[in-house]
Amino acid sequence: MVSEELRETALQLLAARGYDETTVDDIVAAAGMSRRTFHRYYASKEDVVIQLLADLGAEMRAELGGRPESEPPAESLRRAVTVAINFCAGHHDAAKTLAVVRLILRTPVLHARSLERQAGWQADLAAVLAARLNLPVDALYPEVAARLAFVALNTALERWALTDGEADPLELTDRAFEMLAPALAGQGLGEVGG
Amino acid sequence: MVSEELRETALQLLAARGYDETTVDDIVAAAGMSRRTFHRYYASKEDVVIQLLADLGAEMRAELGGRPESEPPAESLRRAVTVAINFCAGHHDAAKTLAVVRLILRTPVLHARSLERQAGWQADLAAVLAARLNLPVDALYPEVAARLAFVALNTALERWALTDGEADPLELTDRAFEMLAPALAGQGLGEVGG
DNA sequence: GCCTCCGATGGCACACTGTGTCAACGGCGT
DNA sequence: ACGCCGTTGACACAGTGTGCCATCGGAGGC
Repeated sequence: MVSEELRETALQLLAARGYDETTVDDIVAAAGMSRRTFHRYYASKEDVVIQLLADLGAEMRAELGGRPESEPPAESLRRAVTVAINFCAGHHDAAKTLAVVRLILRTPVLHARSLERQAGWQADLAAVLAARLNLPVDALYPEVAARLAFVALNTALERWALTDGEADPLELTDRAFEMLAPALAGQGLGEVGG
Repeated sequence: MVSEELRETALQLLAARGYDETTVDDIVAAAGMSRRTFHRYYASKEDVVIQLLADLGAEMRAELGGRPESEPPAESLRRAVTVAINFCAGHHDAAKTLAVVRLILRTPVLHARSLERQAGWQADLAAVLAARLNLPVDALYPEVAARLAFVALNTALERWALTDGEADPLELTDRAFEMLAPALAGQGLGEVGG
């Protein structure tokens, strides 16, 4: 597949030379293709990296939506985050994913983009929660709870990347969720939940 | 001041026509200057908007650092976030700031950039907390707690912008912090605090 | 008063990104 | 063999951001 070879070449060069120091022309030259072809598969240089996480949001949303309604939101959210962690750290080749995560975290443009992606996913999760629990429209709980899930996710992922994959991301996630549990259990100070 | 006139013209055009639909050439033409001069004051089109929040991080950091060490972290963080809220909603002309916040939230590039800025501030606050409480090096509390502050801030700001400034951002912040209080009080499940 | 120095500005050229348009190539079935 | 169609590459263009240099104008020294 052309897009895969392009992505492979890109990731290798970006990780080796650094993001800003690598031009799209460098990438397509190394892959033996034209810049026009590159942009047929990837909207921008950022996209080659960010698109790797494309399905992550949908998977988290699906996991959250698939959890039983009777389950406490804290547990449903923890499962959704676990899906993300497994996607990153357990999927196929953890070392490769680690390299990508580190590239994103150390490259401001990529970090910015990935955070914005997360903001979209967070809104999705909040919508699922809001539909499940029927709270007053002005309740902050769904939005805050969804954000807390990403607090746990990002804390775990950053620590994982910072320790070169030494720390166990699932254990980190669980520790973070233990800490957040009381806030997630509150459901906005006595408002009625599902 | 040249930079101020440039910024004023830019904000007006960006808010009116939209970010992507406005070129730097449009801005400098409206301000009667050259593109070269624009880039002497602002590194990029994003910068004209994002630079408005430049001092926010430092102010939050200063407020947090200035709180008494004996104060519970939850309260210190709430004060730091209050500084940010007042900066946005109470500073001078709330309507103008509201327009900027809305512009940022509805423009992906700007939203991404502002989130990345926040990530930096969050790390700063976490460092302050880590220095204050002496926890084990692998403790997640400082990092998580600092993130929670921004969860509250963003939830309040987005709700504020979404309601066209109707909702009181300070009240929203307090409600969010009430919800997060139990997690912030925990200090990582029995680890010793300052 | 004139000259020099210096900061601010503008013009130009350049590298890079991203998009639209079109021509060329190559497999495929008829 | 022919035409069809999807893939590719070539070119041109708009937009961004930077380096370099010429220019202008004011402040201060002579």
